[in-house]
Amino acid sequence: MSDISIGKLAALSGVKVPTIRYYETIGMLDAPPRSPGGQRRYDESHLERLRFIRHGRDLGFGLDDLRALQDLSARPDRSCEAADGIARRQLAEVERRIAGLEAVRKELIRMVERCSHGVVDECRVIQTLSDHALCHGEH
Amino acid sequence: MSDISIGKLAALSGVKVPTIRYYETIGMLDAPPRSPGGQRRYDESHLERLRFIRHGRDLGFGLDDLRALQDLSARPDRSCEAADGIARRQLAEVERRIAGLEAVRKELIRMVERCSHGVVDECRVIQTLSDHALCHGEH
DNA sequence: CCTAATTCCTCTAGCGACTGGAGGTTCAAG
DNA sequence: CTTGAACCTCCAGTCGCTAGAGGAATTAGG
Repeated sequence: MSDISIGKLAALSGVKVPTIRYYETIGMLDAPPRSPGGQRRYDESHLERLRFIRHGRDLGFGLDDLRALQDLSARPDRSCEAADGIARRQLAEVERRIAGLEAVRKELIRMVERCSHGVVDECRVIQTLSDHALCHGEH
Repeated sequence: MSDISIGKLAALSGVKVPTIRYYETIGMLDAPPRSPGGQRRYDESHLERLRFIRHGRDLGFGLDDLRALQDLSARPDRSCEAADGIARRQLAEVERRIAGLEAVRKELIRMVERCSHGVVDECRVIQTLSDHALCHGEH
């Protein structure tokens, strides 16, 4: 099952065509062989790699982290400490972001609930933005 | 309390100096008068506006939304429906992001907990990234 | 009043991770 | 063999900043 065109690879991986080419230019994905006319022809290994990247991106990993994880998976005999560390860092980062967004969410709810639906002059939304002192928590 | 230099304005507002200049170039903040030597001299109104922007940014609003909200606050007699709508949209977006990050968080916890701290070949972190089927939820 | 340190100026380029368009070529189905 | 879809490269734009070079203005101390 070789000879996959870039369009098919996109459909199989869920990664858009221009993004696949972008990954090639930045060295995230090996440049595949070309057809006689110069078009990219992928195989299963590219599909696998691309799915790895896609999955990692969905989990919020940066491309640099994925490069590192990729390199690690190519050395199956090494300790997985490094991989574990990257994942733990990512988890901490995600939790930090959730906490921040929760604070923001509370503040937005307060803003929206107190809006009197009158004129701008009495609008809580605008007032709250103008004066941080009206907020409860800090964000 | 006029004649605020850009550095003081930065200190007072919590917005960095290059960011203030950037806001001026994209029309988020009015260009202030200049000193004889050509340096920017701000006043209280700039500080107020900048705090408004900063607060809005902290709450995750885009600059376009803040421009719209700014325009609304300049017309205090208008209905605040538009402002309310923008805030509600932002709230919905924040809740969407939180939900996404919660799913990611669960998946990362599963990954990290199942890591056997052995070699890469048996590492759950790498395995999970390689094979989406090992995941519980969809993200 | 003079000097030295600090702050300010403009301009340009870069970040991350793509996304889109123009203008042209190749491929695959009928 | 024709036609239309998919492909190619190159360049520019997105968002919201951030950083650096190279030079001018300001301010605090002596």
